[in-house]
This record gives sequence, C-alpha cells and structure tokens, in this order.
Amino acid sequence: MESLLLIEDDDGIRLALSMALEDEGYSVAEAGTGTAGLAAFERQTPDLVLLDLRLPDMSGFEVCRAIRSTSIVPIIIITAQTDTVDMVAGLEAGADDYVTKPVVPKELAARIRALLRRVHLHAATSEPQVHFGDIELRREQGLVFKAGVELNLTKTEYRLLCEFADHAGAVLSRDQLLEHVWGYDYLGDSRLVDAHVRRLRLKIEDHPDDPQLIVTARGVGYRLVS
Amino acid sequence: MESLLLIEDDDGIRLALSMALEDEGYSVAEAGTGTAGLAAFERQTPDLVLLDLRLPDMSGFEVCRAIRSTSIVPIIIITAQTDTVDMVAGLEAGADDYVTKPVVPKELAARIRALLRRVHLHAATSEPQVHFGDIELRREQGLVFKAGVELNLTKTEYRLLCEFADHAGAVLSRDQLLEHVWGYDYLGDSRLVDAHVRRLRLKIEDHPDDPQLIVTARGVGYRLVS
DNA sequence: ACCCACGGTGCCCTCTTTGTTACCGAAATC
DNA sequence: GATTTCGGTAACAAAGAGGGCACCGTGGGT
Repeated sequence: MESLLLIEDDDGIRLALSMALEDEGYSVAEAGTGTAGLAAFERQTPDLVLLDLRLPDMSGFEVCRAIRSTSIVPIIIITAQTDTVDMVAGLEAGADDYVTKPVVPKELAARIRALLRRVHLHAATSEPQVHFGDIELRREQGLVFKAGVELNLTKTEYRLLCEFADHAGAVLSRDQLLEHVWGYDYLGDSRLVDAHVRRLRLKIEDHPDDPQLIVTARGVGYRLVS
Repeated sequence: MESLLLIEDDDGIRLALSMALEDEGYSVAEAGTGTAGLAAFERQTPDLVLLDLRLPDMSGFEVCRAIRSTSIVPIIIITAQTDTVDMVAGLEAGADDYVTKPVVPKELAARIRALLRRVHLHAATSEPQVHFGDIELRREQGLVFKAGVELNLTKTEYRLLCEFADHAGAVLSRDQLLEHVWGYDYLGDSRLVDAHVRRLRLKIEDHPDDPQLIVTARGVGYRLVS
C-alpha cells in the first residue's frame, strides 16, 4: 500500500482530504505543523508528500526545501494562493505539482496517481518479472514460482515478498515493512514481521533454517539478497 | 538544450507559447494536428511533450495514449477544458500534468522545469556510495563491502563506520562518538569506544594491528583517513 | 453452524552483540 | 631510564534479538 503524508494545519480540510484519499486506497499520515511534518517524514518515509503552504510555525517553502535536501520523494503543494509567483516559487522550491484550493478530491487523486506512476516508471525498469535464486516473481499475474513450480503464497506473504523485491539487496527494517506491507504507522514491538518472514522462508527457501534468499540483518531487519 | 514538442492546432497560441518557451531556453518543435504530432514525436524524440486536447483530426487522449504505448516521455496536457472529469481522464491516459487555458507562460515553464527535474532525478539515481581504501559503503542498502565481498557488520559497527564516513579525515573524540553513535551524553571514562573500534578494525582493516583506515589520534580520538 | 486457512501474539530457548573490566604494552614526559 | 598516561587486547557477563512453536481470534467458504 502506498503511503502519503499530509501536512496541513486546517483540521477540517485535513480530515476531509485524509478520508477521501484513504478511500482511494492510500495510507495517509497527517501532520498539522511544519516541524511535525518533517518529523513524521523522517519517521515514516512516505511515498508522496502533500504540503500546505500556510503553516503555523514555518513556511511551506521551507518545509519543501528541507525535505528536498534529503529526499527525492514526490511533493504536491496544496494551497489557497492562486498567484503565479507563488506557484513558480513552490515548483522552484522542489515541488512536483501545485494544486489550488478548493481541492477537488478526484482531481487531487488523479494528480497523485500520475506523479506516483511517473516515479514508478523510472523505479521499475518496466520488467514485470523478477528473478532471485530459483524464485520467479510474475507481478503482472501475481504469481510466484520456485524452480518452475507455482507457490501458494498468502496475500501478506506475497506483498512482503514484493516489498523485498522492490528493494532487492537493501536492508529493510521491521518498521519499514510494517508501514509498507501492513500500512501500520505505529512502531510497536511485535513478532509480527518475524512470523511472516518465517512463513515466507518456509515456502521460498531451500533450507528454511539456513536462509539464502531472505537473510537476517541482526539488530536492523531483513534483506533480500540480489 | 532540452527539446519540447508542442502539439496545438491554434496558430496564435502555438506561436505565442513557442516563443515564450524558446525564451526560457528550450528548443521547441511544433505540430498542428495529432498525426503530425505523432510523426514529429517519432522523428525527434523530444524530452517533453505539450499536448492540446482539441485537435482537428483526433482526440488528444488518443495522441497521449499512442505516445505512452511506446514511450515514457513526460507529457503535459494543455487545454481549455476546466472540467475535472477531463483532467482525470487526461492524467489516466498517461499525462503527467494538466494545465488549463489561458496559459501563463511563467507557470507553464515552471511546471516543465519541475517535471524535467523529476525525470532527471531518477535518471541520476546512481547510489550514493562512499569509498575509502577497498571499503565500499552503500548507505542506501545498509551494506558494506571490502574488496567486493560483503562484510557482516553489527549495528553498532555499522553506525560507527558511518559516523567516521560522515566526517572522513576529521579526528573524532570518544565523547563525540559516544554522543553520535550511542546517543550517550554523559562523559564517562570507559574503553567502550576502543573496544568497538577494535572490532571494526578487525573487519575492515587488512592488518588490524597496523590500521590504515581508522587511525588513532593519541590523546584525542580516532580518524578515518580519506 | 462448522471448519479451516490465515493473520497476529506470547513465550521460551539459543546465539549474538554489547558493555565492562582487568591487564598489558607502547608512547610520551620528565 | 623510570614513570605515567593512554590505547590495545582478551575475557566475561548481561542484555538483546531472532527463531521456533503453540495458540487464539476472525472471517470466508462449505
């Protein structure tokens, strides 16, 4: 599930947008101030940021630049300012799009989809199948094969595997996995991820007790060897 | 110079936009019909396409989909339709942005820059890796290699190494390291840092008893040679 | 209503990692 | 050269982390 971070100080607008976007299938985190937004960004690393220009503690431009200084995450500015100068400034500050209030949820959702599609176009090298070891992942069909025979993965196992495949080689923390696979944003201590990693290993590893594909990064998380 | 393809049937608008964008430093090719636009696209492979929805011979949506079926080139739709439905349809057809007439050239130019910047960001997604000696630090993936083979660092060792890498060449005191790597703020006398530096040396140095990478600054701390 | 697959949790055992201590040797200082 | 200071090293104990297992609740299918 893709996650959005909505930084907007007006409670009414924030709630309305948040609900509309959750209906569109996104996991939405919210922040009411610039500092809270930046903190939430650091913690959750969302897939896209929605940013109001008028914030109580700092300018949206500053927030935009602060995020841009460390990340290439897509940013959409949402604001009441219809001035061309503001729009140009917002885009120059690193935003990818600029939408003026009142916001039509359908339109915003379409712009979010377009932007995320653009990002994914580049991320996924348009290769629908992924291989690692004797595992073949056909994302188009949602099927997984091991040495040619089809595996019967549950939905969670499949999503977990996709998440690993999307970041092949990189160490993923439990929090990252919880957020991206389950959509959780709380950071609780739980064996949830471990349990599912184990179940996934039982199905895709030759020797589940000596995993070669999904290896443990002790103290950090797990990692798919590429 | 980056090249744009402007597909627009109204001569006045086309000329005006074309001139404005050339002033912004782009090379602009023009087409007045959908078929001419597609032909020009095939011939010139521009860096970005500006597309009017109302064309004499075919719908802009069709043109958009036709281009998208063969290319991931960024597309901005320019149109008089302010309807949300049209906008959503345009973005779903594969466009990256949707601008309504009358077009403010400054705004269009800003959106073009934002979109091209987004594309370039991904083109240049070469991993930020750090090298020193035969050690390679891939921070994105949280992995460390020595002479091409992966090292198995513990969490603390990894963080310690990152701290050194962030201040390559600089002498870091034990207090600084305690503070940044461990989060301690008390200044106690202990061999804690030494012990971990040793463990790190055992893994990354060719001759741990004659360290070349992490050298001791006697009476002060340690330093990563760059 | 029943069953069963799946998702999620708690507990225990094992092994790794971490922080500490004691001791030793090297370097600086006198 | 003796002394003192500082870092290196090994050993050790405590804490931490993950694997494995059992178990429970739920929700869908029969």
